[in-house]
Amino acid sequence: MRDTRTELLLQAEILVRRGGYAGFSYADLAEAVQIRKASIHHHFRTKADLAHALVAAYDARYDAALAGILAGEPDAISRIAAYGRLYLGGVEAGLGCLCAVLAIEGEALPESLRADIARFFEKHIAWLEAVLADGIASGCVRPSVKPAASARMVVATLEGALLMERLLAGPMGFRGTLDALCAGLAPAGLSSRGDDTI
Amino acid sequence: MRDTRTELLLQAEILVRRGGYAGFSYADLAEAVQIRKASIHHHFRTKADLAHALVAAYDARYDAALAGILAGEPDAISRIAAYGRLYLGGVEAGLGCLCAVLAIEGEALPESLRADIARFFEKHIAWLEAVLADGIASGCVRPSVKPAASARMVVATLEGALLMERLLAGPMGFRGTLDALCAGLAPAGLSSRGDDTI
DNA sequence: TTCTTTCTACCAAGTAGTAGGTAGATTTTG
DNA sequence: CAAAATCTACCTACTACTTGGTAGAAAGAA
Repeated sequence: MRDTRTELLLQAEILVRRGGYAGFSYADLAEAVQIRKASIHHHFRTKADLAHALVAAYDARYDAALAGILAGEPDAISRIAAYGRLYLGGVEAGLGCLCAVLAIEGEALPESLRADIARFFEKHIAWLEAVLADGIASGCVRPSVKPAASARMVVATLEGALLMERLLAGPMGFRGTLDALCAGLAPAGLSSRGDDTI
Repeated sequence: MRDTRTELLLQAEILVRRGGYAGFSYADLAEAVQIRKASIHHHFRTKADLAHALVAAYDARYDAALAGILAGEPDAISRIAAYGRLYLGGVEAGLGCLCAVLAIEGEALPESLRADIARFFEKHIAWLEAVLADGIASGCVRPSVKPAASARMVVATLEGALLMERLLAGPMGFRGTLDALCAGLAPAGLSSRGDDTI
């Protein structure tokens, strides 16, 4: 037994993250899933509906991951490092962040989708802000860090690094940026990972 | 007298930065420039040719701006702040970075274009690396900063912030991230801009 | 004249989406 | 229970329109 709807979401996500929303067609997706193009419309009436479902599923997966990090990582810096490692899978697979890809096509997208994407980012920012504030209180984050501004910066840095290192240095380049980011948040003289490669 | 080729480049850049490469068509561009669609092919034989010309012009503009910053700004931190302000125009106009937009559509793009974009990013990274190394030598950048890794991080952060704040908080959000970025590079206890708004 | 630029009028291929039908499972009803 | 109605999942075949690109004529400029 094969869950076609799930398979459609899986393949569509790959296609979008690889080439953008405008860059893939129902024909491409039909070929990837091996059903006729018209059958996709049975599961997702319009392309915009599909995109909504894509973002919802992606968002839910991140929700679970964020909760897992809070449970599994004790301090703020290791939580942020773990958060950064969520993006690493994308770099390794050569796939951009779904929401970044969609955000870039902005004006060409249905308005309601843009709202979904904005909510995605805002949720991450709020989560990081809490993690940072907590880290400052417990002393493992430099006290001069402003949680609200730095939370935005963390998401921006990771999204940018994923975007860029997918083309350039790949996982190695991404890891370097993640380390530099964490080092900039930790108290002076306390480097979390000892990579002395330049 | 009207330079059609220049006008085409101008409008095409706006269209791409607004909605992506796949997201705009020769028909859209024809309407923006008020000539027939077929006439565009006289100036740019194919869409890929147009994209190449777009990146070349964009790259040249940045070259000039980078040289101007070196000439006009004395220290590393103010140079990086000025570099960051180059992106601000995009946030204000609601336009993404041309190369970021193209980078995201990766697989759907002509291979040669991807090489152009990679070179664009690498040039910026090299420039920032030199600025940072110089800043460390002269003491205005924290000595624990690793120029190579931090240069990548600076580009990533600004590209990410442009991508994200175009949807979210706009110029204000971007400026916050730029300040946090600079604060993280400057020696401890030395905040360049005194915005105490959390 | 000759070269450049723009035009009208196409084209083949691709786009999302629709119409209408079929096979089979599930539910409802007598 | 069995017959009838409904639903799910998919199909073929199509529509209306857009895509990048071409051919060749007409208009401008040197």
